[in-house]
Amino acid sequence: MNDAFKALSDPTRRKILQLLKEKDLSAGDIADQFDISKPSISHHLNILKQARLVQDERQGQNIIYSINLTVMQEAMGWFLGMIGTKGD
Amino acid sequence: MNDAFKALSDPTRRKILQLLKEKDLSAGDIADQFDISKPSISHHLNILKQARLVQDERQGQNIIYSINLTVMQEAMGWFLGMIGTKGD
DNA sequence: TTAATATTTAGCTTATCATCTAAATATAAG
DNA sequence: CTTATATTTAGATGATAAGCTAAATATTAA
Repeated sequence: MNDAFKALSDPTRRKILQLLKEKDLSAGDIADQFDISKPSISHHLNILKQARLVQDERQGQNIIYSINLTVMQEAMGWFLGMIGTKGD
Repeated sequence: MNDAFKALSDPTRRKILQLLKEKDLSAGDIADQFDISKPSISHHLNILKQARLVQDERQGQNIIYSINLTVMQEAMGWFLGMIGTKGD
């Protein structure tokens, strides 16, 4: 949970998640969307993976990343608990 | 929005928000809940304040902090947009 | 005005993090 | 088996951030 919040604190990683929300993408296709080196994007993807916000699967030469909404829902649960009637 | 996500990435700050969800507290009362120096807590409070996740108001010698749920709801909106049907 | 209490500001240190280049690994194709 | 493509790993660097102590500010009370 803490890993998820930390992962979400970076704008590049949030944008990656938004891209993956639309459709699964290879690491290279993701990197193409940013003015950041591929190794740096790979690093971001690894952080997202450790937080279990994304999953990856090799398909031939490519590694395809997809979003994992389960952890996202857990994080949203935190917000829901927070927004519940004040003082509960 | 980015400030909010960054502020939420620290577990101490998330715990502060949970305390303030229960009731408004002075800076000192908040600091008493942690094994962290008062100046450090003050620093965390300032980050929460800049992200507009909390508000403060002086009451005599004390400064009372309260939670601002508006920004929290905005952050939750981000999650909702994320969790909507994949590919929309 | 002086002393006590509450909180913040300043300055420093250490750790974490985002980024880069270069090199390594893995798969596919000639 | 050699080359090309895709991605990651390694190692380094500069920036950001969390923590501390000491000092400053603000309010209250004597």
